[in-house]
Amino acid sequence: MPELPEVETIARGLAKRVVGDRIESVWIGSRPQPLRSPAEDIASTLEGRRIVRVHRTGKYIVFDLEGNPALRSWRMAHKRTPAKREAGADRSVRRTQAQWIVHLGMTGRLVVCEPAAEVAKHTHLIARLASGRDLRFVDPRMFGKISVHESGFDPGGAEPLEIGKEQFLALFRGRKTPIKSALLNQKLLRGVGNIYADESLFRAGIRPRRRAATLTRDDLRRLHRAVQQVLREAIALGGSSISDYVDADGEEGFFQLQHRVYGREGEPCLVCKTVVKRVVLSGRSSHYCPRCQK
DNA sequence: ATACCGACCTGTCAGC
DNA sequence: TGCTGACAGGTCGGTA
Repeated sequence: MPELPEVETIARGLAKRVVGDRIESVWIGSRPQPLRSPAEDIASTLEGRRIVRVHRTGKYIVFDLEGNPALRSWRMAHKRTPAKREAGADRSVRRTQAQWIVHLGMTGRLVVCEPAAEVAKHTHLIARLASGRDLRFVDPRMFGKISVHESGFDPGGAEPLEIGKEQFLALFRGRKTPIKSALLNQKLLRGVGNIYADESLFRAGIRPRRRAATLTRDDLRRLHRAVQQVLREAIALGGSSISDYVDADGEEGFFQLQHRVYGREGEPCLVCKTVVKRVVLSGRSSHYCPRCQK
């Protein structure tokens, strides 16, 4: 479902609602597909911890967690000598921190609701919060992923909104793959998906099938600017709502109204009126204007 | 090392 | 009213 702007919007919405809250207990469903850590690790990592921050990295939502009553009582039970305490000080601080990582895949949603609310079909995890609400993970297609980490989760790739011009150029230099495939490669750039790749290429005037290595410095400079513009505008509008995407407050985004090529096959280009084309590239629909994009 | 392609899932919608 | 096939915002792992 979501790409960087949608995930950013969702993470911001969740931050408003759950930061400062504590996870009291966790229920995990029986489908193993969404779990990227063992269910018992997920439960024991979340339970008793406080959510201190919710943010996005690439297309991942990251919950920074702190504190764990189970460990605190373990420390009380194992009184240490001053020397030992000093040696272990760093480690014990780190021990109380953890991260809960959620990737929404195509259809994943994180819902904050009353515990009495009906449990939607395809609910895979329910976290009961100290404030008396539920945080639920729902995902019909189960392409989403849930895992826990000690800290410092890093999916690799560069953040498209932070990367500088020169680094951006270097990512694509010498690559024979179509530029669209390179944009979708999360190991290069993290967070760009099918919609924003198409929209960025349109704004930069580059056809999706152009080999990355054939792009000039100027092409890549325009692409760098286009990617950042498109993502920033989309975040400002709360993302693109296609079919059923809504943010944490149940609000739809509005960037779909700004799509210039995505989903507009057969319609006139908004710049030159040429009919927008759709081709399949590495299994994904790619939309472009044959006149505006070279 | 790189680059395609199907697999992984369920739901929806168009066409017959 | 069904049935079938195409398609969907994303990764993975196998194979060429």
